[in-house]
Amino acid sequence: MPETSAMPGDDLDLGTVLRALADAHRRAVMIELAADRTDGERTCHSFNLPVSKQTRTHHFRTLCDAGLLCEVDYGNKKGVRLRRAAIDRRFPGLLDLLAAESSRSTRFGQED
Amino acid sequence: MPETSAMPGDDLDLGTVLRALADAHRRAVMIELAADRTDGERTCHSFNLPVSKQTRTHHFRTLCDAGLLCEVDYGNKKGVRLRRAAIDRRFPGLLDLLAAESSRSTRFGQED
DNA sequence: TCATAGGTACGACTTGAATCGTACCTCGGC
DNA sequence: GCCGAGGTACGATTCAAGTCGTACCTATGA
Repeated sequence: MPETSAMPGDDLDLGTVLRALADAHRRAVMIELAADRTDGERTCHSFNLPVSKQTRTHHFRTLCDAGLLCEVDYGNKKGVRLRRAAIDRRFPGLLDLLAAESSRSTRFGQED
Repeated sequence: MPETSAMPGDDLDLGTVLRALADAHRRAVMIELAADRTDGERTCHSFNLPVSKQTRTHHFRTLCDAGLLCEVDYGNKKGVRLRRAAIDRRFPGLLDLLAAESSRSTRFGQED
């Protein structure tokens, strides 16, 4: 259509993103990344998810497919990084919601 | 804990809300309600969902259980209303995201 | 060169959730 | 009083999604 110059985040689909965030493990990853303003690169292993390696791979795959993370393959390691700018542009406030959950769970000691 | 005076929206849980919004039919209802600033009361039937009556009941039940809607039982009809104030207080920006999707889908002719 | 650890694909199993038919309830309109 | 329509509970079926074991790949460190 008339809008031909794609902007970062245009690839993000609300339904896909919400389905990705509906899972507690993936949401925990996004909450942690949203709360960390340094936006550094991290490995899947560094998130300490209480699931098997294969399940962890599945969840990071889902987050990447939803366009929430970008990834770099190092062979025996994968660097993942939050696509903060793209997400903020497409869904303003979404990462703030997630980040707020981080301080909220440290206050109440839980995240569903 | 120390915070004993509950505020509107305190009952809203992010995980439950995101799971409710992960479904396309429920999301369509919420997008329509978020975009309508009059916040009037509506019946389940008025949303014209392309599913059976029983499935429709299921979806509205899920939205209500997630705390996104409040409802009034009229016997042969149910009035539902968006809990805008509670949602805005607990998840600032969430309803704006949904409302933006309404104008976006009229521009691009689709919502996944 | 070998061991280790991060990561992945595939397939199978389990669980969660969406679907709707059947049967019923309730209220408003006629 | 009857009819029609909105709505619901229950149970069964189907489909989506989460889980992980097996077997493998790859890079790094010793």
